[in-house]
Amino acid sequence: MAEQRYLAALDRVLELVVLLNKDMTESLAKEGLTPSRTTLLWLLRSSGPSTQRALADGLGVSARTVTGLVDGLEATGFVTRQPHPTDRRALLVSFTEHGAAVVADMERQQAGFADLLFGGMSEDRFECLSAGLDEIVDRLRAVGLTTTPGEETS
Amino acid sequence: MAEQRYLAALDRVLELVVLLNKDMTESLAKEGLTPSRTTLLWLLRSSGPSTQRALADGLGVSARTVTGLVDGLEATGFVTRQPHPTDRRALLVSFTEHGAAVVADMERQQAGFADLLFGGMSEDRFECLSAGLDEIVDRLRAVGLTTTPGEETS
DNA sequence: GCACATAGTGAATGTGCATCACGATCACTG
DNA sequence: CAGTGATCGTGATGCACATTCACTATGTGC
Repeated sequence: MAEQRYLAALDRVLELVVLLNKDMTESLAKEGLTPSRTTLLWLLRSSGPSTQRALADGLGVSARTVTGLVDGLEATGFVTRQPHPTDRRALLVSFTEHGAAVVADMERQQAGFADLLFGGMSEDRFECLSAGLDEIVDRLRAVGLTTTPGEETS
Repeated sequence: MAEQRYLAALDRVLELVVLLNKDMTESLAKEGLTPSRTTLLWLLRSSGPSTQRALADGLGVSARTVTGLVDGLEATGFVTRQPHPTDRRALLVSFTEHGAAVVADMERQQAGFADLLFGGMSEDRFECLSAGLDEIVDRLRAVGLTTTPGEETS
């Protein structure tokens, strides 16, 4: 059923996965960040100041884990914990100036990376590649895979 | 410099990375395997019985890490350690019958997965997608990223 | 005002990975 | 045939992550 070229293409995709993971992880480490902490930072950027509970849900991870991640990020000066204005149980996690600067820089790096991957690619090639990626992602979603772990399907 | 659509495409790729990681990890877990242990199994399949040193180099991890991975795989009956025929320092890691069967099954699953991703895709679409992926991987390699961590470039 | 849910954390576990120190070998060289 | 140095695997440790369980301090609904 599965053809040879499909397997070859899958190999390519898998290799891409490995390569990307490696690159991101390494460049992150140079800023004194670990993958998980960075993911949290990234989420914080798109969510704005959040409670740890919200971060835990957004990351698809337990509350306890977030406590640890924020501990680290706080100790290294990326974020701060502040009392929640209305809920005295909760804490609001926000960027420090340094944290915000680093995240902004990461965004710039990401743009550069996108340029490295696709820059100067022929119009046709890019268009088709992009559409192909869309289709693959769609197919995965159709089978029940989601980026946000969230709820049970069973 | 980096255009909007490039960023969008990168997002798609990153999402694909996350999705793939998730799917593989989960289906692996059901067999009682972790990602690292599975990677070792996979390498072992293409290398044949190997010393732990060889596995460590192939995986790009420390020798100590392989000790731990093999410990786990041995305890759960996937592989066995046997004395090396000529080098009394070394140990040869080989599949048990069960281990070999599981890996063979994973290969079948992989084929099915490839079919899920690409099966029934229009000829043009697939051709172009495949070529695009090739180009991206090539570009990454050109910048110094390699699947086999191996040697220092600096 | 009381019962129950919720936010965050301490303690204990488990996995993956690394480095350092070591014992056992191998391999080469004088 | 030493003697030296590299190599194989592993014990001891330590760090990053992630989990579950137990517990405190708070919210909330009736």
